[in-house]
Amino acid sequence: MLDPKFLRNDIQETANKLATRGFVLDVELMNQLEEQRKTLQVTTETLQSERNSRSKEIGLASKRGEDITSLRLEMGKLGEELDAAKEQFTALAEQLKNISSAIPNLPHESVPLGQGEAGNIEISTWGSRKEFDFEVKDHVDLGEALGGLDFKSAVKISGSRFIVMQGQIAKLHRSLAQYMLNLHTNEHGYTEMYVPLLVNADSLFGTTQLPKFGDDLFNTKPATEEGIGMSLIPSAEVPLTNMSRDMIYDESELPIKITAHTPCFRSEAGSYGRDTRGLIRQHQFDKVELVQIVHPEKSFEALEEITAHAEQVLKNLQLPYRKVVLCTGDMGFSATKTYDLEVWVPAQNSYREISSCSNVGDFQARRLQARFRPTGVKKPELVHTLNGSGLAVGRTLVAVLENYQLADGRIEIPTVLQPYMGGLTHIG
RNA sequence: GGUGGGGUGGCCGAGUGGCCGAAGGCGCUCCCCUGCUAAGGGAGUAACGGGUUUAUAGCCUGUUCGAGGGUUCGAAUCCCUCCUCCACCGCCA
Repeated sequence: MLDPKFLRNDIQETANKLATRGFVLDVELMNQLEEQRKTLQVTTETLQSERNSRSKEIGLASKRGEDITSLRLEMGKLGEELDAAKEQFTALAEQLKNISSAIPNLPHESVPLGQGEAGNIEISTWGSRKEFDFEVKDHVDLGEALGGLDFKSAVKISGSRFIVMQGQIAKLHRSLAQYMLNLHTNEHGYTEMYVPLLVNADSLFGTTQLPKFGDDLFNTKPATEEGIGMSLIPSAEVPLTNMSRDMIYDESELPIKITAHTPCFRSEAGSYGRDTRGLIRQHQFDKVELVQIVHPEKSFEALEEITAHAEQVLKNLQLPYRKVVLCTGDMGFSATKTYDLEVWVPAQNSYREISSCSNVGDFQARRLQARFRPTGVKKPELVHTLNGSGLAVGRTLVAVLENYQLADGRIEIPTVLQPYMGGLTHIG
């Protein structure tokens, strides 16, 4: 949610900024609704004020033992007027809320202008791609040959875009998650969290999956009579960031740095035919998520930090990657600025996204009412929130399998993971 | 799942129809006192929104006592539904 003041006072400038990310704001409609809102709100509030003061008078009169029947009759009329005004106002307010809930965040000034993926800018690359003196296999062939990736069983059990892992590869997958979690908690100062995987609609609204992106979620059947069910989390960002909902922190408590390893569930609506082979795009995948709740002046610093934390995983695993800053047209709904980390995938001869780190600014905090009290100041202020993948575990497995493959189809185990694999140096 | 008791400001906790946005306490801010510290005295201190305004100052005003409905001229207070916490019972990994 943008600051409503932007939409009232600087609407043209706001519209211009939104246009850079391909969002068209109907300035004329907004102005018109806003004007209606103002007059309606003033009239209803005036009526309410009148009702309040006259009710008070009635109270006093009856206390004095006076007859109040005529006063009551007058109030009946006023009540009707008030109800009508209220009805109009709430309808309009809801319309305005629906519109503003669908408006994305404003990009930071340092974000490059651009329309799609092509507008993203490479910031840096790290590591050297291995020269293979044999024909590389992709992770599907490697994993199936080793008996560790079982797509057929997954289809039988659930459907496409699921995976069954077995044996050493299942263990490698687990080791990756363990390693990431240990790194972030031991070296990077995050507190490990265990969180619910099913969340309510309020949480989804808070982190902006709702109202716009409900189609991307898996929803449970209605849990209550009203039909409001819970949804499987698309990312641990949802439970982690919602920890701060309705909170007023002391300034000294910031920054809050938390992490969790969870499965993530995405319906992948609208991506039919893309990445249908392999583990790149699944309905269920594991991810270690990093979340920071910070002082508003520190959030861009924190973005650099959180990205560096994700990068450290790739460095320690010796996986070549590049860092990209997303352009205005390619950023997610709630981000002010996003870095993607893309790992080298030999069989595709390209870099693929393995982490996305965003500074969300106060956009989620406004919906969450997540605030802090600056020391010595009375008024609470909105915090800034950040999230980043550190990393997507399934895609990291893909990268390890492909980058560490040997000519005979065996897989070398990255040094840092060997202790997690009981000292094993190779799979196969 | 059953029975009973709760959900009130940053926190704790009073409050059963108007004088309650809400006693009291803690915390916090300012001032006084005091060799230092500790203790003590005084004043202030809810959030969010709207209007006016150069203003996140002031002034006017609305909403909010778990959520949503209802009764009433008027609801923290009465009624209904739901959520949630606690205790006991049942069940269960």
